[in-house]
Amino acid sequence: MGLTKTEGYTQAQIELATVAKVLGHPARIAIVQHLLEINACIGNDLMDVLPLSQPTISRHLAELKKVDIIQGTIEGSSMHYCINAHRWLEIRQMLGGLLGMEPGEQCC
Amino acid sequence: MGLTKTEGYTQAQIELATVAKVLGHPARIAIVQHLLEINACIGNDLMDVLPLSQPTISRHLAELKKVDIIQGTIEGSSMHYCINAHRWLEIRQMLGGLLGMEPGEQCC
DNA sequence: ATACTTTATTGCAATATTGCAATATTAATA
DNA sequence: TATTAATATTGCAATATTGCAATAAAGTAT
Repeated sequence: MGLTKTEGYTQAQIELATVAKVLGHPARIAIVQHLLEINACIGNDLMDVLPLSQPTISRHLAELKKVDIIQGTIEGSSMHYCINAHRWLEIRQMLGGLLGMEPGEQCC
Repeated sequence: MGLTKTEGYTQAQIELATVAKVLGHPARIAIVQHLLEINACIGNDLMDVLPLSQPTISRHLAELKKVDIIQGTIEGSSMHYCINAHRWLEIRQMLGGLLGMEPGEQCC
């Protein structure tokens, strides 16, 4: 089907999975890392960072924007994208909550 | 194409994205959480936890096993699945490294 | 006004993902 | 041996994802 069922899960589980899924592509990881590193706003500079065409980069940016990892403002004829700081902390909490759980003793 | 390009990224970026992608489904989040919570091994009990059929659960387990988040041993005619503790700490480091980066001041 | 720059959108084509029913497999049990 | 139990695999069908070329849209500059 290609369609993920959503009934039967908690809202938190769906939210976690949605964010993880968006981070589940090397281009989007690279974009997020780049934004965090330079700590600034960018537009088309990403063409120099990623091995992808402009339309494809635009789509990855849209994915990141959809879950609010990044935000953008129009600046004349170009865009300013940056990490949504508040959301980033929220995601750190969410994913950190999962990652922080202790695996305990191996049993198999 | 549906095919993710891999040239042009670091190995770390690909590894991170691969793990995040596997976690990018509510069923797999639920499985991992369940395993971490009960801190034990399971087999088909997951049928009571997830709103999915047995074959579909089996496939999600296979996805998790592919990136070593879980491991399984054959126990008679059933399976014992549990979190791969060592790998879990590794993933915590990896994802934690990304999440730990500070977003800094908002600029757009 | 025309050309240029920058980003977004559309329209494919190829591949991947998700789900279930049906079936296979393997071990335990009667 | 025949039957049951527990998982895995196969074979679809439907939808999603990824990528690029072509085009659109909107501001800037000449």
